Amino acid sequence: MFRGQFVHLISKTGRVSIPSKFRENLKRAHKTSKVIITLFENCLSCYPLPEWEKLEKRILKLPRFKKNTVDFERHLIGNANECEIDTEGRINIPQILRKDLGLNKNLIFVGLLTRFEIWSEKSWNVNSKNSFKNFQRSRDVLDGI
Amino acid sequence: MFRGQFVHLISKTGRVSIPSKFRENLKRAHKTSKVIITLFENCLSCYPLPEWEKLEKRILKLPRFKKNTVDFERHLIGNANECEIDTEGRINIPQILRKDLGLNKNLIFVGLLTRFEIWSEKSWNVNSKNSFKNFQRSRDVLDGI
DNA sequence: GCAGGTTTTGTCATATTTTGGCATAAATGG
DNA sequence: CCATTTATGCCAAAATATGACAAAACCTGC
Repeated sequence: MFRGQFVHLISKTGRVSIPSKFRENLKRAHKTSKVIITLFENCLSCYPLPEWEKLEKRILKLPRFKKNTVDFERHLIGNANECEIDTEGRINIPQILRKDLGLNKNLIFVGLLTRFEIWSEKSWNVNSKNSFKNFQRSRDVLDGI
Repeated sequence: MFRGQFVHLISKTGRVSIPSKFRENLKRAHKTSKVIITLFENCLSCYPLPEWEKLEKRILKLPRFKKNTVDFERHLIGNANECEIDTEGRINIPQILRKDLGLNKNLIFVGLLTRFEIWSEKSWNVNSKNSFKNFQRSRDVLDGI
């Protein structure tokens, strides 16, 4: 499982190293060194390739001509990039995605069990305040299950 | 069960030893030397790995694209770190958590049955006054069970 | 209060992880 | 087809985490 929060520096050329704990999990639990990164809300959402493929299968079951489906696909699939992790444990984040999110210095990696997210430090700080409020509200959701 | 209160010193590198009574309980009752520590209110909440994994299974059942779920995960999972207890009985507390909570000298370990908490001495002193007041007010919660 | 063991802390050496730099390869655009 | 940009591979420095050992502090039973 992906867990925890890590701050890594992105280079001028767009390379950034994946936290070693995430790499280990990719290898151990997912048997892959490939991740799909795509745009989601204000951050990059990253899936181990096999997990992503499961998601694609589920998406293919959606009604294919519905406006919502198409819009969803344009966003999620249309921004999806396959990245191979290099020998130093780094990936290259495509320029378009970097520009869209303003990724240029400190990036925050956030583990979310089956996937992880990459944020610019700035928008993470803004967003985490809000998500903390939602966390407070949904704490007791779990008591029900 | 984890019980009681212990003061331990954290090193410059972020290592601190787990109270031996807690270690013993981890081994005896949970058969593990791994704990998950995560951010919770103003302290670190620590779970024996098997207990934590039960919680994760419940979280995985939530609708995973829903805003509330994502926010909840960002906070709870996003701050969760797996720590292995070393041969001297110590763990390393990740820098990011140390910084968030200002952990740098005396840490207070507080046993809470199935989990335990780690506080900076300072915020413990502030907080325990408040929670004592709350305790006074809610003593009769127990009368119902 | 003292001797014995256990627990906690400090220090140093080693391994791992992250970052930076540079040279080469590939892609892009005119 | 060439020039310019962008991506990749490789090596090494810096930062960080881990392991091993030993000193200090502490319980505990006598």
